[in-house]
Amino acid sequence: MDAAPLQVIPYDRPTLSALLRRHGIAPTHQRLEIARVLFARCQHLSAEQILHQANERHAETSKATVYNTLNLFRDRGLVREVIVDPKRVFYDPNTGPHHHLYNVDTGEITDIPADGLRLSGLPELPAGMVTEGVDVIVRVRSAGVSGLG
Amino acid sequence: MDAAPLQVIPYDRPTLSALLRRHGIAPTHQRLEIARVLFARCQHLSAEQILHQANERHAETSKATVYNTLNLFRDRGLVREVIVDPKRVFYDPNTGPHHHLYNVDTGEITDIPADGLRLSGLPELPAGMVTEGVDVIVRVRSAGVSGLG
DNA sequence: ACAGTGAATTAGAATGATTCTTAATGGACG
DNA sequence: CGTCCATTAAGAATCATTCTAATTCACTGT
Ligand SMILES: [Mn+2]
Ligand SMILES: [Mn+2]
Ligand SMILES: [Zn+2]
Ligand SMILES: [Zn+2]
Repeated sequence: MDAAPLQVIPYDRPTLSALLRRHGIAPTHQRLEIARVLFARCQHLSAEQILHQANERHAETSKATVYNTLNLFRDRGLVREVIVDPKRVFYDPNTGPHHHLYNVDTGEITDIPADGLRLSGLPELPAGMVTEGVDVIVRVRSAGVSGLG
Repeated sequence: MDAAPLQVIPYDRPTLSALLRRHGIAPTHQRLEIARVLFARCQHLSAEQILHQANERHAETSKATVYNTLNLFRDRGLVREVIVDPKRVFYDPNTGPHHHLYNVDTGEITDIPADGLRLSGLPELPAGMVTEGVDVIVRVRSAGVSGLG
């Protein structure tokens, strides 16, 4: 049983604490700060971006802790990774089923809700395989920008 | 007009030479060797794997050339990149529309033909955006391997 | 308040894929 | 042969991420 995907909750300290605890994560100051960055606006951020936003007021969280914490959050199912750019991983606080629009020019990632999107005709899995997830990535670019020379 | 997606062609030197030339690429020894590795079996290989396979008989291609050549092939539309693993890029000699099954345990990538797969209900693109492609990635794992602790 | 304890944090080194710099090589052609 | 320009390639650099090892922290029990 997973926590139902909460969308618009007040992300104050007590709420975030409860969220972490529900996922078996001890709510430390740094972890709460990182969780706040991720859940406040429901964005898709890289570790570097999260590090900067977490340290906007006072520098109090190290780069190592950001990576440790993101891996912990991922392992506990609090966030998911979005793999669209070979250069860096993005972290998505929305773990519910949904897909992504990726602007290859700007690097911007936008959610595509899973309802309304129908995909059928997937081949049967080879025996002994279990589906972990299906990712749909729509790659777009700003019109007028030629991809070739 | 792009070359029609040829599937089963005899990948001898003259054929590969013509293929490269059709894409505006001068067919050098190293490039032909790399093309042979990619097109012989229609696999999804990383740069490292391609380097090794290219140098199986005689070591004659450097790592730098493998990366240069793969980027050249990609820019000229000879191959496409497959982004499923944050650790490395895979190169796909099949540039026709198709999707991928990714075994997160073994790292194996399998093609899913595009026909037979129907996806509908994609949201309209914001104005000034052009779709570059739609990737569907089915992530699977070998049954019995728990992703959690 | 204070020591003890295990978990969390962190600075900095290490790793590894990829790119960059720059110099050597090589084929085409006169 | 010698010139010319593309190609190749060794090794340095970059950069995201992980690892190591040591410090700090939050609690607990006194
Ligand atoms: Mn990771
Ligand atoms: Mn690349
Ligand atoms: Zn998302
Ligand atoms: Zn493929």
